[in-house]
Amino acid sequence: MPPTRKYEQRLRAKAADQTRRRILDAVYQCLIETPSEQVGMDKVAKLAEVSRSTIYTVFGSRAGLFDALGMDLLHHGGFTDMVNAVLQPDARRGLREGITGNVHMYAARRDVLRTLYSMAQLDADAVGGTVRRLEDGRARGMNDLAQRLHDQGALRDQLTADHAGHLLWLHTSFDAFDLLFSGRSLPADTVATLLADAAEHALCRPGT
Amino acid sequence: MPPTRKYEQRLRAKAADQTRRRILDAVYQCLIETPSEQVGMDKVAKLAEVSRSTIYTVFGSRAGLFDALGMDLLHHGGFTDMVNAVLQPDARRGLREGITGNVHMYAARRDVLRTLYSMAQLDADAVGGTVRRLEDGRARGMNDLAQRLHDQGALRDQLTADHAGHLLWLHTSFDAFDLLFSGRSLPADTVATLLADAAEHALCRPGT
DNA sequence: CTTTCGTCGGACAGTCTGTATTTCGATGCA
DNA sequence: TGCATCGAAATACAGACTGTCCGACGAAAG
Repeated sequence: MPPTRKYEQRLRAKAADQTRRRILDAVYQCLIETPSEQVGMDKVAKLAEVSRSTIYTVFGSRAGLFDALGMDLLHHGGFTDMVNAVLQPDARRGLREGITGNVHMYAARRDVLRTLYSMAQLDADAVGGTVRRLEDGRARGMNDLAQRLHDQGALRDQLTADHAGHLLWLHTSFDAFDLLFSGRSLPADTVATLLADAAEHALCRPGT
Repeated sequence: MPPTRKYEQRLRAKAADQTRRRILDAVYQCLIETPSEQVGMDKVAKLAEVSRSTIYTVFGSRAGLFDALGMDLLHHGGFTDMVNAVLQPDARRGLREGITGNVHMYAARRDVLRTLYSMAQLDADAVGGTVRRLEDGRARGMNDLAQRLHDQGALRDQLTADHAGHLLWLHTSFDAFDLLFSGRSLPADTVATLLADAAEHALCRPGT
């Protein structure tokens, strides 16, 4: 039956938000401190000083928890900054600055993103929705940038805007970053210049 | 106690190899038919028409099973062909042919490799050292190729052999392939030319 | 004071990996 | 033919994990 009395939340809602945040922070902590082990609800509950059942009432399921983590990253993780960096008038400068900004954002959250992306590929439902949202935004941004590079005459001859979009998609991906950052133990700065140079040579006409 | 009687295997060993193969084939089948779901020992056993306990006596553990799968890929999957394609005298031709051969090999085994690589990143022990062996071989091959490109004067000015090795590592990776193949729904041929062109422009001096 | 509801704690079912044990039956040897 | 061997089946079991349910407590809200 519906509640028989009106009820506005003030203090209780704030407290609830805090426990929600404590749980998410516990997940971050798990992923950063022991990235090799898989994150269990029991460990998260203990770290957050929260009952295990509370996680289920707040997030519904393990998938919901990681989905919320993705949303948290999306809103407070600097993903939008990357899109903005790309939007500046000079498309070719946007290319370089977009890639470098992107790389440093990836580097700051490497362990969390690694787990999230790998989970998304192994189990589409688990974190599927969030990662796809993240990547859809990047896809649109890179297609836009490719079109603007084309319009400004910065692209190599015989390279369509479509193909340029594909290559930008590759060069701004987390996997490309991590292949160099973790796979070759390179510092973030080196990865940034390596990727930016590679993208510029692959995309842009040699002049300038 | 040790066996009290000498015992040479003929038919029995052959039969044992066949069940071993049936189990591995069942894993392939799982990964190819339902790549989204995770592979459980029970499903593999049913597909292979084998008792679940048999899988454990043959492979020891789930990790051992996937490790064996990786070894199977390594020996019968065309990984060595890629290395050979790179070894031809003309390093620059080796670059193109290595990348295209690589891409088609990845495309033929996409679902299996996707699962294997993602598992390796989530849980280092899960697939044992197989993925690392695979990748170590590729790393050595790409470093060699980078050195030979350098020695033959094919590299752009101001690009060291080390940096060239990093970029080859990226352009011949499964992730780079899959970002374009699955992430952008491109046919393997397109992926191959896209990656080969990108690598050539990123690495080689513009002439020729 | 009463109602509401976030949180707790625990019990419980279901799934999965991994282990141990027993049994069956075909193969190999004398 | 008779006996030893060993691959495989079948099954029960322990342990870890996710997910559900329910009853209870206590602080905030009316």
